Amino acid sequence: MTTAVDDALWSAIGDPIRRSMIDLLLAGGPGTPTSLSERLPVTRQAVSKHLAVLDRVGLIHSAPAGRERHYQVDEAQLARAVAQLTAVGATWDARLRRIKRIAETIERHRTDNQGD
Amino acid sequence: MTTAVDDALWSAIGDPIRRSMIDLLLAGGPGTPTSLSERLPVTRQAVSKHLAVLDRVGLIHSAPAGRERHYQVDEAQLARAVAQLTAVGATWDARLRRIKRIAETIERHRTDNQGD
DNA sequence: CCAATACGCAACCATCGGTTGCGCGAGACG
DNA sequence: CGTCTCGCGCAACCGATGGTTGCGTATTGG
Repeated sequence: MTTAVDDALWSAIGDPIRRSMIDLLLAGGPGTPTSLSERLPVTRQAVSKHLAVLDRVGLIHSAPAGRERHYQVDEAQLARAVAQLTAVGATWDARLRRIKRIAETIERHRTDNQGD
Repeated sequence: MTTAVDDALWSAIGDPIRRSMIDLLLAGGPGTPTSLSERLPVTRQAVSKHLAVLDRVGLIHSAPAGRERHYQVDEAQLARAVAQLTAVGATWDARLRRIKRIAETIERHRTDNQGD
């Protein structure tokens, strides 16, 4: 049900720092390692590593701009990731719903045969 | 926007093995470390560690049954996790939508003033 | 009662996320 | 034009995590 690609996307967005980075890039447009690190509780180098991870799975891409390097979100890929999230969520949700329905059915049977 | 609790839940379900374990527990009801490890590509001990992680964040709970130990999903907590997933997904989705709308607006302006 | 089984604990190894330190290339400015 | 500064990448190092194997122990079943 889950492919290797899915796993890479998941582990990429599984990290809270990386989620924050995506938030920042979505809210403020393209950013540099330094500009992002100023708004995050980690050093520029750590941010750089995270950017590399996100780049590797295609969630962002970068372009050199003088002595800076600008990163921005790949909207199509992020949309795909969001789809994966909601898909897994929907699966679990459906299973939970089914379990709850079965539990209620059993409860109904139990109260029918009342007492032991 | 994201709390520490959220982070724990996220990192718990960020691991592909742990997601599979939740899938298995949802599909097949309560399970033991051994029974789960038979359907997963890791050893019983690895499964045991993952179960401990899931237990720590409250996504599952366990009960001893003779020489076995039965684990099962905490439905309420999993429902909460699903809510977090969809919430983040919805946030990103909304941002993407806004970006797309802005992009289209700019495009419209550009074609109005035709040719720079 | 003894053998098999299911488990937890400990030791060990690779990978990952984090830091600091360094060197280099590109802009800024006297 | 020279130099000084800034932004970045690379490397070394450290703690935590996910994986393995090996061992001790308790429960169960013949």
